[in-house]
Amino acid sequence: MSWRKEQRRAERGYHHGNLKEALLQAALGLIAEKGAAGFTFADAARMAGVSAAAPYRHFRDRDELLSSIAQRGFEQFEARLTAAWDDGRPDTVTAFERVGRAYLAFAREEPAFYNAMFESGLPVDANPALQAASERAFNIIRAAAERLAALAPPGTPRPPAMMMALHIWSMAHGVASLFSRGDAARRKLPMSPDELLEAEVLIYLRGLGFPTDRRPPTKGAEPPPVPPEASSGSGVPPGGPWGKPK
Amino acid sequence: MSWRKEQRRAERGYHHGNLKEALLQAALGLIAEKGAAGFTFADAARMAGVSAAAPYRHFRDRDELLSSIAQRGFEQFEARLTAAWDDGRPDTVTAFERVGRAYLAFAREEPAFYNAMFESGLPVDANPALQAASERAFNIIRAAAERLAALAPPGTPRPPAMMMALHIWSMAHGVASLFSRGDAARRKLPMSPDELLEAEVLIYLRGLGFPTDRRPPTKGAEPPPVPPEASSGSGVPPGGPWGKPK
DNA sequence: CAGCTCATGTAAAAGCCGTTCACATGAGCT
DNA sequence: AGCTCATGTGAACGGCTTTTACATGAGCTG
Repeated sequence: MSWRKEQRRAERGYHHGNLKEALLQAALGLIAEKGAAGFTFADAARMAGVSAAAPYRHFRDRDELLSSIAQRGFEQFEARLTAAWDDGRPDTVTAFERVGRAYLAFAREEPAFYNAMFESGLPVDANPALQAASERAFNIIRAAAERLAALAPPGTPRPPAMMMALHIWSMAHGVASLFSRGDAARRKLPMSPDELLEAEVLIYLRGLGFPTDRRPPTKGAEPPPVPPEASSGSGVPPGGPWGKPK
Repeated sequence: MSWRKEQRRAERGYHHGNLKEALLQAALGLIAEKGAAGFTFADAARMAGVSAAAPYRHFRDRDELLSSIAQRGFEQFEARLTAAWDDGRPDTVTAFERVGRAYLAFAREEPAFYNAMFESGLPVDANPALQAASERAFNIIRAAAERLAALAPPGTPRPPAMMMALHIWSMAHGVASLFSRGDAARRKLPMSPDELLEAEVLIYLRGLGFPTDRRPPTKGAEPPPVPPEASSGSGVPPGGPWGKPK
């Protein structure tokens, strides 16, 4: 029976009208299901109700579709990181940790995007637009690290913000790809990926000399470059970032 | 002209004699070249000089070949981590950092194995043997973390070794997959991946209260559980793990 | 050494995919 | 109404994976 195709044709006519978008959506679903490796150009076409050759009117080849998805992913990623950072409100450390959680949340909630962006093996630096989008996303982390570095307790050497940003990125990416996605998430862990990353970042920040004990956000705007949080002593908080064993 | 095939046939006879191994080697080369995604069963067969159907006498399907490579990779990985750890000699922190460098070195020098193990998207927990091999490798890091945790400076709470191990693993994997492999390595960084990871781990350890200033290994055996290195005060070392800006 | 057996290899074929090409359709403009 | 061009179709090519029936010859058995 091929009345299905006829039916669809009847519904939408010879021309689809919005095929490019439909293909992107279909691909997104397929990648979420079976990974970027298992995703098939022909499948996406089928899902959109067009012939296997139709997609070539909108994408040079399969890789270009993948790149488009990665690009879109980086844009949404940047948006979410920006929102999480919220320009460092209510205080830099709190906002910074929120960015970390946003990173994991994105990896968890948008597996298709994350896959296309970081796990599909497509050469990011081959596509200038893609590379630029990727850089814009990273720049959020970088800017946050910059602000954080400026808070370094007086007396200690100021850590290079770029290095901090790379460190944080590697932690977030490491946790996300090892523990927070697909079947890797089924590994039996003593804590959730979110908690794991939060503890990791807190310990790291403490290693840089930042005070990292929890406290309610201070009233009013944080006066840069030396907010009140930098004056709470640099001692090791009791209990540690990983909480107490229950 | 198909005398090539005839020639090979003449050289080795109808039966290859060591096809399984030849296929594994061929696949290893192909994966190193084009990644696990681009690797082709048929190509490996061609490279070994046999027909496309021959590999099915030794592997159920393409995935099983990949699994075999991943398995072998985990074994070599474990061996290298074990050698690097060297049972904590000459002192725990030094040995620990050596493990970190060994992790990166493996990712860099054995891209095919690393790819099959961590980036091929094959479900590690679907194959019990593979999962066991993976766990054995991780256990090296875990054991090292255990020893390190036991060195926690008195007075501070002892960090859970499992958590430390997961943290270190995520850092190493994050740095390796973001900065140390393929075209990602072409990203312009302020420092090498090795230096980046070393600084990251040192800062992290300092955040746990470990003294991390460089010093020549102490003469003689390290007396557990409180070696001399734990008695050098817990102050922040001047200069920091990232060295001075040149 | 003859003969048998079975692991190992081959050729052919089916079914899927990516990609290209000549051709069809119809939306929008003149 | 007629033209044009973006968009979609069907057919075809080559490559890949996997299966099946058949071929080969290494090694055992007597």
